[in-house]
Amino acid sequence: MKQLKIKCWIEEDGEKFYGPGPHELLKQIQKEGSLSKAAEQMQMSYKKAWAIVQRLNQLSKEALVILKKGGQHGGGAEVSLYALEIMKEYDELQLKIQQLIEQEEKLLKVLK
Amino acid sequence: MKQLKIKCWIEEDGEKFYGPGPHELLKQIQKEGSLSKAAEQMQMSYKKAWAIVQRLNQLSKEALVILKKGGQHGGGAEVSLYALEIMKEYDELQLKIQQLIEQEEKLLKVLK
DNA sequence: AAGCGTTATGTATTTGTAAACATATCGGTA
DNA sequence: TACCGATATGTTTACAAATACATAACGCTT
Repeated sequence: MKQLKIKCWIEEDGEKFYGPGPHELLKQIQKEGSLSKAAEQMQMSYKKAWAIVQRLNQLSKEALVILKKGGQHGGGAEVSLYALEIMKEYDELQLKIQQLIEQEEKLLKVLK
Repeated sequence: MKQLKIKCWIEEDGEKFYGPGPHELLKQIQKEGSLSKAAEQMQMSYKKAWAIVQRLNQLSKEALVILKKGGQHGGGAEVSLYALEIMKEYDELQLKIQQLIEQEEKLLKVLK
């Protein structure tokens, strides 16, 4: 199956900041309420997921993920209201991109 | 500097076929008339460049790069007329994408 | 036939990334 | 205070991808 794909992301000084990976991770955190479970869902090591969250929080104006350790259930993770706004913006941009590439099928003719 | 980036590429069964890398390689081949020189320009190993050309030629309906070995100047490489068409299509798509993301600056506000 | 510059191709080495493993830390509950 | 489940973090291991190196093949020119 041949297809035209597009992805978009935000960069800060050439370093990737927010893209498909972090976006999906935030969605999983929102769903699971736990960073380790979110990582597991994405078949990603906890360490990598944790590093992504650190970068997201450090580079954005407000924290995107609130991490809590200890307590009744050992701790947990949740996305901030600010993160929800960004996720919405990103979803909307992706929709626009999707609409753009659906009109663009000429390039696919190159393949057998 | 913070910026929103988008890239697009063609996939065949999940395997990347034509994207920014191959596109730039074709441009360099057109300019240099040599695969080794094109690879050198891109600071890419000859072997990798050669592999990209193989995949491009094998998966497309017509050859995109014509390779010649031996002869007066030892051989050379040139892009086919068919390749020129594809390069033009790709450039036009990239232009459309560029126009799309220029209207979309809200997401960048997330960064410090 | 010898030389040249390029393509063609195999092997070895390096590099960078991701995962795996091992612990430490925290703060509720019982 | 002992336990639990999650976050926090360092070290080691495994794997994949890119590069580096070496050499063959080719065909035109002289």
